[in-house]
Amino acid sequence: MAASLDTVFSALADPTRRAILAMLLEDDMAVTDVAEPFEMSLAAISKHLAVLSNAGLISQERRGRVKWCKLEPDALREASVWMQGFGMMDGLDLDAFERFLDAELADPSLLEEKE
Amino acid sequence: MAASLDTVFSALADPTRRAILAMLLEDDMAVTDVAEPFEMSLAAISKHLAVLSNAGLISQERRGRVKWCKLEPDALREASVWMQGFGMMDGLDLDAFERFLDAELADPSLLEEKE
DNA sequence: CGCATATTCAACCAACTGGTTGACATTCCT
DNA sequence: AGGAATGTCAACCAGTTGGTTGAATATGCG
Repeated sequence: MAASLDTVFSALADPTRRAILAMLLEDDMAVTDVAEPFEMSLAAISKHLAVLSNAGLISQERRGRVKWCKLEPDALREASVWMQGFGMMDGLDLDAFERFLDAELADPSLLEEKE
Repeated sequence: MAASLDTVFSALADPTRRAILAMLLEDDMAVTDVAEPFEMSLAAISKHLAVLSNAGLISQERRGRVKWCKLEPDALREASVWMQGFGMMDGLDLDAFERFLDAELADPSLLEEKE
């Protein structure tokens, strides 16, 4: 898991993958369960998970038939630090973070995210 | 500039574009001067700048012959907040989040000096 | 005016992405 | 053993990306 800034940012640049990460924030999940809310094939989700895993953003552990997916938030650290360098967090943006948390926890199905 | 998470993260997922942003951290620059350190055509840099502009990460203002590029760090805000949501969800510890941010900001590696 | 400078546009290309489908390998359950 | 469930693999496809080159468009200068 080299997890360069390239791979991390590009993994994050897809709404399906960000939704998957948000789901894994709640709990570890099996691949099939991850795929369930999405209207695409299991193979497509499997590829998305491979991208996330390659970026180090999740880990996968096979147990019997089932492959469990676990969020690895540490992989966001380097990217986060890079972004902090631009100075926009000077005011400690706790308000925005709190709003984010409320929205995230109240509505875990932010799957309907659209542009 | 709509600047969705998609466009912001995908704009950041390229080392040339991240390098351009870092350069603009120092000062506003003309397109030709942005292109100078890179070993690729001016047209390629022009495209990269269009991507950054479309993501809202820079603004461009034409003055005479010269188009000036200016960093717009606010565009990173939404993405940064999104990322902050990971890693400190256990117990929703806002104090921990604050300490985390302090630590990030104190990290010398991101203070190459600004402005 | 005529030329250099600054930047974009258009066409093209190879490589990558995100999706599909069908076949395949494992593992669990009777 | 047989069958369903869990995932991945391979081939394929359309669309996007990141780069090139050469022409085009302004703009400034003498």
